[in-house]
Amino acid sequence: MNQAQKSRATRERILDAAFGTFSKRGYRDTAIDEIAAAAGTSKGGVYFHFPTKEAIYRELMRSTADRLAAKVERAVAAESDPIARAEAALRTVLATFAGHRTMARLFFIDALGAGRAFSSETNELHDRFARLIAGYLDDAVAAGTIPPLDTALTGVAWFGALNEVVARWLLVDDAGRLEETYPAIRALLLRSVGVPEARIAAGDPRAGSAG
Amino acid sequence: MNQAQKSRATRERILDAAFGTFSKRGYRDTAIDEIAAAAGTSKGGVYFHFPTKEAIYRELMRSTADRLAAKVERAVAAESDPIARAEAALRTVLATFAGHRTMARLFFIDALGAGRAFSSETNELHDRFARLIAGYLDDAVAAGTIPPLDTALTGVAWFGALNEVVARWLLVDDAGRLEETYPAIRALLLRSVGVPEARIAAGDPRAGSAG
DNA sequence: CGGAAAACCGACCGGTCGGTCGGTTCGAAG
DNA sequence: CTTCGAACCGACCGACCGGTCGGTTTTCCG
Repeated sequence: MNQAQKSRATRERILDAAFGTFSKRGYRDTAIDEIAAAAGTSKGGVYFHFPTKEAIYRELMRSTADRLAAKVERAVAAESDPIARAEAALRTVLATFAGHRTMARLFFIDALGAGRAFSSETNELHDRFARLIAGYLDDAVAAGTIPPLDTALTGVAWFGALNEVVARWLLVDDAGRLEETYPAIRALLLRSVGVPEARIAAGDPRAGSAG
Repeated sequence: MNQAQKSRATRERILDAAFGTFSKRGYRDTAIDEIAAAAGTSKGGVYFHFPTKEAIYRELMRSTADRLAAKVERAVAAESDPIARAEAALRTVLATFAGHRTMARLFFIDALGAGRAFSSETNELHDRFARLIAGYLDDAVAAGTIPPLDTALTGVAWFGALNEVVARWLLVDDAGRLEETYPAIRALLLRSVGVPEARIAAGDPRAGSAG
């Protein structure tokens, strides 16, 4: 392995280690020394690759958000009907968090825990996803699938509802599978924007088989 | 003013100061010295009245939550119809936060900012209000006002939606009045649990006068 | 007034932690 | 092999902050 490769590998190890430690202990309670130890390097090594602790956190949040947004957009692009799109997005988000519990922890629980310096960071992140949702809702309104409503506010509310459901799941020890909540959340969210009951029942996996 | 009164007054001043500083700068970023200065006393004075920094925070959170819960319960008790009760609760919460912006900040934004030690604290707080909502939803289901659904999950989702809407309002500088969002949130939440459109339109203050 | 106790003060301690820096290792180029 | 610089190391610095404690002021009461 040449120098450049080794350097990049170390950088990745640091990022991975930071991800794990931030997720487990939070931003403030994570010392650079811990990250360094977990990455099999030293504090000096960490500071060779990153200028500040904050930079590590930012890069982690950004890349994570990018990956998730891309995943959602890919899932959404595969559908054409507005409601189907919403369902695809919802399913993707839940499945992703379900499969990456620590990532979810970092994303939801710790975002605010990082202190004042990051509140704007977090704010933008929430805003980004709320706007993403609002955009899809606008499409649905334009297509006449749902009646006109305050899509910006609804985007915020939807995001908040999801946020809380995931956060709760993260904080409870004996939590079941996150995906199990899908039918209920799906119905709740769709109903909230005026999707007809018939349509909701039609897409419910439990329709006609359970009560 | 006698000794006991003065002592109690100082204690209150400390609590008020802590409230303000925690709201503005967060738990971790607030030093006891700052609280002392804002309260017109000294670090020693603070530690005469409280054993630890954490104790100040706990007392603040608890008393705030108690006051809000009592206010909501009072408002709810004045109504008998389940939907009217939900509306009263929603109105009370929004009005309270609207009138006490810094309090809302402490309640929503900083709860998680306090770090790992308080996550259980915050968890219980969220849980408490989610359960409160779920209880009212159970009543509504029992009364046949809304169809049966997962009230626990819905309570969590409602709380999350409100949480996010309030948080967003807090973080935006040029935010309008929080109460202005009431009609939209109300419609969103009521629809989400299957309240008939007619009933929603009937209670909407804008019904028949605006679009 | 005098003494005791409550209330208050602020210098100080101990520990933590982000960030620095002089030095060492090691791989690549000549 | 020599040289150079990227990569890495870890002792150390300086700032911060929660909590302590010996001492001082204020209030109460006899």
